[in-house]
Amino acid sequence: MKSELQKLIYKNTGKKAIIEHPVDMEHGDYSTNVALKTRSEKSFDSAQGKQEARSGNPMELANEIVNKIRSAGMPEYISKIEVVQPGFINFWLSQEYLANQLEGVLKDKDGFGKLTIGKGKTVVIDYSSPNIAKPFGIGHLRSTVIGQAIYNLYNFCGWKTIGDNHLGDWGTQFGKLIYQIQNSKVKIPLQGKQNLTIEKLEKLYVDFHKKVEKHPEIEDEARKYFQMLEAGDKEVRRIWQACVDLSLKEFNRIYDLLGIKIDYAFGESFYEDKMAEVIVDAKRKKLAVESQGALIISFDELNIPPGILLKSDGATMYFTRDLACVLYRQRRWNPDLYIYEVGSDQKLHFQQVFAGAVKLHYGKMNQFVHVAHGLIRFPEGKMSTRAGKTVHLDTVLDEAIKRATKIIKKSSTGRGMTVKQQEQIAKAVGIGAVKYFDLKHQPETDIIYDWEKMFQLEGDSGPYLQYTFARTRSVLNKIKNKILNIKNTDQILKIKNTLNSEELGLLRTIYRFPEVIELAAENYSPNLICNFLFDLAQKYNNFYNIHRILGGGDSEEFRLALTAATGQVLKNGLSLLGIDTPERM
RNA sequence: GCGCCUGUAGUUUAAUGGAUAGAACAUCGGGUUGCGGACCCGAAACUUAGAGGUUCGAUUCCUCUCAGGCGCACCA
Repeated sequence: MKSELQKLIYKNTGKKAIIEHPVDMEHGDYSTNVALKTRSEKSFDSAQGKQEARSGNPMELANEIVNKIRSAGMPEYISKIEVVQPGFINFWLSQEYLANQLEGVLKDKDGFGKLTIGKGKTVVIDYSSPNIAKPFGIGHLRSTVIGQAIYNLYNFCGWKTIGDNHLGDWGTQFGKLIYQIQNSKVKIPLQGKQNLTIEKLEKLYVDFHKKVEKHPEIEDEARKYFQMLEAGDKEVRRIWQACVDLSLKEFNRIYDLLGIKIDYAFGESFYEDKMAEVIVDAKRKKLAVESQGALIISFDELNIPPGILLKSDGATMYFTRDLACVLYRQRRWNPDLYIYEVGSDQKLHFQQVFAGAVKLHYGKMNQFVHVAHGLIRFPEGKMSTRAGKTVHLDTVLDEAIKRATKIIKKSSTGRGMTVKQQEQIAKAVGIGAVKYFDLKHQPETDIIYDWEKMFQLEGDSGPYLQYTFARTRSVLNKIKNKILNIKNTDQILKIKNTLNSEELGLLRTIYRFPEVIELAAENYSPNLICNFLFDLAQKYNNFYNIHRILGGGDSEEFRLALTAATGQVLKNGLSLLGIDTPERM
């Protein structure tokens, strides 16, 4: 509809107009400021020496435009156009049009909101990417949850989506870990039961960094172990593999709990044998130069530090691996877009990788996007694995589920449920709360870690949306035996004739869902979906509180249709966010 | 030191250069056993860190200052 309006304005003014939803619905469904914009253009024109005077008064111009539209015959989807100070043109959609949209929701069901804008295009999304041998921390929740939402969004927009979990399973950090294992009492048995845990691995890593403070020379020892790993030393390799296996088991447990499934998990080690080609290629293209004993690609022209392909000891860097990774993805999928959902502390690194990939002709700059999410910080400072200052995700999820359970037990809505049902719902609700808390923030801003707010079950929260959905289901279940006849919503409207403001408000919100999807995908901002769904749920609950749905007389059928559509949109939106929608809660 | 990012009610935050800066939490006051109270309505609370500038119009763009965060070749 937005594009229709844009065309309409273009036809009558020759301008590409900005069409927006007025913040206040009193100002209509759509609004444009084209008439206001011409004022600055006029001064631009005269600066160019064009004397031709345009009518300088935005109000007059706006009226002129509106008269043109009217005399050409108003499109049937518009019921009213208005010009207001200082020169806005506001449009109201007709009830027939809105009713049609409602029908669309009920007809398209789970497919409502699906777009085709990505048809034929492929996107690779790099997300989650936890580090092996460290517990899944709360810091990686952001990448996982936002990345998955972006994945779902692009998929919904018609893109071919490929998710890759770029596990941190290679690098000097393993040298450190293996050094520490070899120099402690920890044993990795050749076979049989493994008594190593991920917490122990984390402790070893912390121990190493404590030791470094007194004995800086062990850093060199650690680097040697990484060299040995790259050289294929059997024992070192075996220890590494044990750490990887152990970590993957733990990660999969977390992913199961979160309901996340990522298409691929190649990890950094996958590119071990693919880096040589990049290095040769960079040398051949005269991009790789030696500097201070290391092999680098310089980015002087961008005013950023060089990327290091090979350290002076001959070992590779993650810069090298990420370039090999781009090359691999390009060959395998030839994607139109690469999205990296990684923390903002790695901005510079991705600038270097993208610049390097462009120089090597692996892609064009506009194909690479780093969705840099802000960090989760303690009020007193940064989280740090090295210092052992982390929050483990599983403790957070456990607590969330515990709190949801408590509410279910207390609430009357939980009555008549089996213990097993209650457990399932508590899981959906608790995890929904944590995910939503993360997703509702703009990705780029930092989040101050707030133990209480993460579990919020009221107000602007995941459970509020889930609750509203369950409410719509509850109403609809009561009339299961009656067939909901919503084939002709505009006919229902005719019988009803007038809508109250709550009904109209819902109607004027629901149809916007596909626009929100597009905007959220374009801006890599799942939080826009959160905003929209919360607004919709608030409107529905207000409507629900004031008006009877069942037993609503002439209005019953229409209100049922509204209820079904609201539930459907909530469900579609939440599922894009990766949040479950239990029928009851 | 240099570069990038952020600064909005007590707290967490929203707002493609537009209309009275919108919510949630917390606080205070209300809502006939109700189609699910994990809900709804209302009140109080923001000179958008500060100072300039561009613009008909600035939370948004530019400059400076202040505060915080992140990063700055052999970690990832």
